[in-house]
Amino acid sequence: MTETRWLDERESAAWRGYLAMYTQLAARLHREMQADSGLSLTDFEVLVRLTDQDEPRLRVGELAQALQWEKSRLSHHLARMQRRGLVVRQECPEDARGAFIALTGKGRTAIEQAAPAHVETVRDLVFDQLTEDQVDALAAIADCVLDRLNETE
Amino acid sequence: MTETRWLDERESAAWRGYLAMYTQLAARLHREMQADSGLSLTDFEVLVRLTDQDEPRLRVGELAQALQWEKSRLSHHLARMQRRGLVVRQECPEDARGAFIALTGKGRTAIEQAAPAHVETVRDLVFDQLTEDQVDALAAIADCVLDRLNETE
DNA sequence: CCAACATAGGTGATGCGTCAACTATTCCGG
DNA sequence: CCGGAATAGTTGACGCATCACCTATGTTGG
Repeated sequence: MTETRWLDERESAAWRGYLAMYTQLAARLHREMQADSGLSLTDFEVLVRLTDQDEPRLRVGELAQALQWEKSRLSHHLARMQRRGLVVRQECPEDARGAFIALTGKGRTAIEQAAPAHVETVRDLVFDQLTEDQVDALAAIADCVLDRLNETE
Repeated sequence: MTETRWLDERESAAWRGYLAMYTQLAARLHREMQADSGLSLTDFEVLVRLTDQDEPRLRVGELAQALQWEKSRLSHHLARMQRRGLVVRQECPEDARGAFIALTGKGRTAIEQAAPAHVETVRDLVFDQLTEDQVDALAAIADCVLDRLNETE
């Protein structure tokens, strides 16, 4: 057991800032989306994936992979979204174990209405506050950290 | 309703990177802490606040404020932590409505054991991957965004 | 062809976060 | 000193995330 390399003043300031930023930013984005379209951020994510496709219909597994979600989490979430009429499950002829998930009209309307407001909020809270250099720095930082995350599983 | 100012390529890359980073980083930090000390990140936060004090005993309200948590969330969480023997509730003589929260020996041991490993993980995943300039940039970015968050409530 | 295994996906239990409502106490104006 | 408002904290219901397990179907080697 070697000595713990504690964070120095600078690192610790950056870390506290990062934690505070992401906590508050996530909470705010969630609140705003909930307020003006009744969707949660996770509903939104799911709907985005379904909309991104040419076919508005995806296998559950593909959706899980695209979202990087556990299949069980997705399954539960889809059940709730289906209950609210945002998506429907459809049988899959080629593989009877599988299922397709399709957007409903209501789901499509919901995301088309939510997206502009969401982007506007992100722009207002984040990108309008940052210089171009900072935007690039943020992307670079994310890349470094993500590389390390993948490197170590 | 004016035109939506969508994100350009650069912004959108930064945003995707940020989202991926924080999602994966949070998940990883959580998993590691859970694995090597049985604490969740939120348990850890609570214990840190209790340890930071001179007196290892805080009013629930003070704790809520320090953590920036809703009192109800904190109340639920403390109930679970108490059940696991990490903290105890104590009566408050000066104000019979109130309660003190104190660290137990088990709670103290838990955080003392968890902290070094946690810092080591943060260092490995984040600070060892970044240059000094990037660390400062991250802090600056967080400040800008946090300022805007506070400005707009 | 069939037994063993893999794969797609769902289920139930439990912990967590939020909201609204509630209880018990304290404070404060008259 | 008393009645109403404010405050401290808890509770219950519900949506969400995770874990372990389950079912049904498909695949494959013998």
